[in-house]
Amino acid sequence: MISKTEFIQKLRNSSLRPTKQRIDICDVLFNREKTFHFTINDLFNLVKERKDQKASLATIYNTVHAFHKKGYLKEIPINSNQTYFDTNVTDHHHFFDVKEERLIDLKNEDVGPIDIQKSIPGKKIKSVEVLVKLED
Amino acid sequence: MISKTEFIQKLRNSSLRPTKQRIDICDVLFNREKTFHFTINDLFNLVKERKDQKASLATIYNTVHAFHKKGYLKEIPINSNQTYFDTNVTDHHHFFDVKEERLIDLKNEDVGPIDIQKSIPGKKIKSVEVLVKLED
DNA sequence: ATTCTTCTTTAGAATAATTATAAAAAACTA
DNA sequence: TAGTTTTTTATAATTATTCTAAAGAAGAAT
Ligand SMILES: [Mn+2]
Ligand SMILES: [Mn+2]
Ligand SMILES: [Zn+2]
Ligand SMILES: [Zn+2]
Repeated sequence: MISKTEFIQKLRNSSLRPTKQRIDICDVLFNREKTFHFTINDLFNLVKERKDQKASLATIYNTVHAFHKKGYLKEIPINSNQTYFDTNVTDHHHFFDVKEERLIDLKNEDVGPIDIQKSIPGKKIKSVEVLVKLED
Repeated sequence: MISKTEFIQKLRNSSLRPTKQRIDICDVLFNREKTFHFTINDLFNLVKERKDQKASLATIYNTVHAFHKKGYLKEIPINSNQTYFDTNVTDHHHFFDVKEERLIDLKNEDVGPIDIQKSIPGKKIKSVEVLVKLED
């Protein structure tokens, strides 16, 4: 359970002013047991449900991108019309349940080591991500 | 070099009427040495450049989705605002050059075999795809 | 060939996600 | 407190994609 004060600290350290909206968004995003995969709309609705505070859709977009830029959120490429974000910013892989449109974390040990035996001159590898699509 | 007649045959066999537009799109897409990664807009412009024939944007969308449904094109999930398609419909992986926004095929032998050591009850694996992001 | 039926193309409207704008509000500084 | 900067917000704009419905083309039947 991360306290409000801790969020304020973290925001300040990131040169982001600790506004009510941002603190609330932090609480929704980071006070969780498990990693959280969400779309902008998911987050908007979760924040809206809380009686104490609301944030406009624009603020959700702004904040998610601010957090993403600071490295507190990760963007997940899935074949969908909406962008997914992930509170787990470590390098890891995913199941994607196509029917339920749901992302599930795969630990690195659930997927063997992947070594890429090809290289492109002048380019280096930034990330290696596996997406495993699931069907019924 | 695939002939017009062959495209007509293939379209007919797929219960798609061989229209001028579709034949032209086939020519742009499938008369290539290498696999072709493209967005709807890329294709629209390539077809437009040809003096002999033009196709509306709506037709490009319609045709790409018809071909996709028939299994002649593959959709590639990358973190972008546009959907990418691929004329290589076999199971394979990709490099994605983030700066140049370009996809490059990886052969299966360029990536070791990937075995997923986790399963979700009631679900089976549909596909396993690796996306390797490249930076300078 | 002529007519009929079905499919396809197309322009333009509609939708949906995202980004931009700019004024009011909140946070910070002096 | 007053001044400065950042943030929020409503709203407009943009962009990719899908929908609609009328005109055109293709195929089948006559
Ligand atoms: Mn994850
Ligand atoms: Mn490919
Ligand atoms: Zn972002
Ligand atoms: Zn499709």
